[in-house]
Amino acid sequence: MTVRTRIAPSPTGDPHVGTAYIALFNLCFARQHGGQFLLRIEDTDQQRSTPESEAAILASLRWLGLDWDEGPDVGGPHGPYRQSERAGIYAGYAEQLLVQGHAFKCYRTADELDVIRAARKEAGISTALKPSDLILPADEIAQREAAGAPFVVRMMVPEQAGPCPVPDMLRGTIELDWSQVDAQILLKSDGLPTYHLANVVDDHLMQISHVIRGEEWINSAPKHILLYQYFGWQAPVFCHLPLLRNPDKSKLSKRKNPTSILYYQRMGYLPEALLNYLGRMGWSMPDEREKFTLVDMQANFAIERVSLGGPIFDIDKLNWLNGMWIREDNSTEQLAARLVDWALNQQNLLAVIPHVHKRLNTLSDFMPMVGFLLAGRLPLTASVFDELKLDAETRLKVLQFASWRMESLQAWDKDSIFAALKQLADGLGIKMKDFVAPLFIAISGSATSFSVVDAMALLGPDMSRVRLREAIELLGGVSKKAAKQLEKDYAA
RNA sequence: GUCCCCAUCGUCUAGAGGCCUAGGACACCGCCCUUUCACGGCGGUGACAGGGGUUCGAAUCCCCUUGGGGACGCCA
Repeated sequence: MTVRTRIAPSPTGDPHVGTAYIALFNLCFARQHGGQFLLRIEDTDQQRSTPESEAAILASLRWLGLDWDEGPDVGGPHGPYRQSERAGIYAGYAEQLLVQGHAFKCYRTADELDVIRAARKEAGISTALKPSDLILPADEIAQREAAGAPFVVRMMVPEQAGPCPVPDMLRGTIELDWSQVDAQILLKSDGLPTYHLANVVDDHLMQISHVIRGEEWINSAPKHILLYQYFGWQAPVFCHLPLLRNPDKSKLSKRKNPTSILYYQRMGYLPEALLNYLGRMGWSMPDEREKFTLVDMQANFAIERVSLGGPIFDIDKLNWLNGMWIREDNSTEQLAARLVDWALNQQNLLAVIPHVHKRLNTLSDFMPMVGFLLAGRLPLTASVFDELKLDAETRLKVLQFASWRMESLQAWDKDSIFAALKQLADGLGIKMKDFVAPLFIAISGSATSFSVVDAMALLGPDMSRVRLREAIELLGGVSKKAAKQLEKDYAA
């Protein structure tokens, strides 16, 4: 048996706890059956994937203790878990489907697609685009081809409604209907494969026998099964795990919650505790014990013990569990070592000292000056903000805008953050100095600190966002109605 | 809108027709320990979404309703 976890890098390189969650269950399942656990990085979207972001994710999984096996090298230049620069492989498989009539080139423009979808929606039927909706008359195709128009390769799918059974290890057989399945794009106009093609081809080449993934994939399972049929390959056994949720029950997202493993690392959670907690999400030990190691979990793992309700990621319980691990599994010496390693290691000090070096008169100035970088939640009071030049309304606006902008920032480094904030300040017609003043307090807890941009870069995206959000809450928050108006202004 | 998945305390869960007067954990509350706080110990509040079936018997099986979530991209 062989399983894998596919990993989608985030633009900022922040590894998602949901990825670790899925990886954990894959690993336990594989180990329990004496099988292999492999990784595969998604890098078919060049916006999101860089060597740095990929390295960050692998480092996080290693930090958690989720070690993977080296699978068969399926032809990539970067080793068995990479698929970079391998567009040619997928293009070859797409060509094969094209030749066999299982796929077709589609020259439709985005506007045309919108029109067809709108019409289907109007008719009250599924918006799934079918080959018959998309295939142009032969002369039109020839014309567009001659004009060098961009095209994509789409898979053929049944036009008629009819059941498509999807066997699932946990849910029995799920009955989807072909009427819901669209002529999925396999190869984008840039020649790179979509997830669907890459996924099926990779899994086949890596000899994956069981696919354990999030339930968000259930609806596209028919496409994957159909691709296996087209290629004449044996489809793997599927298992769809419930999704981790925000406290409001929606799918766990960085807009509402810190989702980065790096954040939990920075907050001072121990890897064994975080992993333990993830193992309690939708799963329980046969003897119901709360605290267990990865080895314990592997030894007692049974996929049938996964419960299907989407679990809410609850910080309170994680805090308790982490405390248990700190108290029960660390001697004074061990804890001392961990603390030094976590906070006062050479790398951290070298990153921080340049910002405070010239401000220090005594060494004892150091800790108070940089303490906010190590703190989790800041002991802020609303009155600190009253010293500011900006009025209360504008302060909130600045914080909210900055918060939104930081959510969508593609790269998390000093220059990118500065440029984004400068743009906002200019847009609002506020002097940069006044604009960043509330941010100073939100991020560092004080109006006098070293550069807030540097501080944010050091804190990382999730921690920075949490601080901004907490400051907004502290200042009374933004009502739904006010948010709407602000959102309008923000867009402008 | 179309389709799919799911449903036990506020939260994570145990529960495979009688062992359920529904068990444990977090959180919360109270008491004890303690120079404070925390830890620890003891106790308490608190749930089978609703309605129909099936059965001698339903948290458990079936159906409907409701609720929640997900998918419907040249994202993954």
